[in-house]
Amino acid sequence: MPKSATSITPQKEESASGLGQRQTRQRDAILEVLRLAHGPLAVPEIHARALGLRSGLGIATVYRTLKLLQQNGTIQAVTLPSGETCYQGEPHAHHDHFQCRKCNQVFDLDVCPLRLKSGTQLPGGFVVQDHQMLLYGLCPACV
Amino acid sequence: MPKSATSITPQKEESASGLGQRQTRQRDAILEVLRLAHGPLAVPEIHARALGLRSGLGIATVYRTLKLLQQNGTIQAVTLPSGETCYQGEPHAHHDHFQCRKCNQVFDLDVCPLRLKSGTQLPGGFVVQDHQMLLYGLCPACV
DNA sequence: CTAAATGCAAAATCTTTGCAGCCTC
DNA sequence: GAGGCTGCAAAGATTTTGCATTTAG
Repeated sequence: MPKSATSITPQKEESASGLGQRQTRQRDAILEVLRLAHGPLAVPEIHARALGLRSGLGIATVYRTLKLLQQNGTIQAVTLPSGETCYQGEPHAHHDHFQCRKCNQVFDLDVCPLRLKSGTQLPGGFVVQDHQMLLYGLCPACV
Repeated sequence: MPKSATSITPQKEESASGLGQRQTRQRDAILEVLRLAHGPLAVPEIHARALGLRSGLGIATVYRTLKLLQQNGTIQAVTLPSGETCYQGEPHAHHDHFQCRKCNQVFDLDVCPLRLKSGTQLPGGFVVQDHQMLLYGLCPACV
């Protein structure tokens, strides 16, 4: 799925939004969609929502912008076990996720159920730097 | 990415290998590859290795077999954050994974660093059933 | 023998890229 | 204005499917 490492052209140091280059309506729209979401969104979902803010927006632009924003560190990518890649704005440091088995929505968890600091060594000699976790169950609305 | 729910045709109760239908050389090859691996393998890797045991094996057969085996419960699928789907044999109950940042190999962890039993409620009202975790760091060989 | 499984190649997805014109800065 | 950004459509990559043939049981 990954194909090549794209080289971004960093210019100097960046705007408030964290965007690397120019501020355009389509980028604003995509960023706005992510800001309004309360959890990670898949690409088609982002495109659909952003179309409401900026009609005519092409899917290629969505992909290009998401990749750019991700490399900027402005947004985060999360891959679900289904293989679907989702994106979310405002990376508040470390982030675990929770997917509801009933409504399938993905939520951010404020608390990390795992207490493991960087450098910890596991039995077997594995040295842990960080982790990504996806919990499954029922969200408050579906319980 | 998921397209449709395929209907499997369970016959009665199955053979030792856990395979649903017929035992063929290509299925044996794929199963053997997974048995010999010491961690999850991606599809192209599985195909490449299985070709050594059964030349001429088509990629379509690999996909079909992996899907079948997964639905059978004979093997497990793991999705890496890159979006790549990997498969592994012998699902020993619960399984967390560790990916080395240096050699990129994925390992199974015998111990689950997270102690969380099913039914636990997180702050926020999320009821946890289970989880999937991927740890990052350095494997014993790369430390 | 009979039906499941395979291989090949075409089809379907999803994502990336080339390019001419548009729009920020 | 100049160069980055966009939309469109074509190109890539990955996974699935149709079908004639092979093969397990």
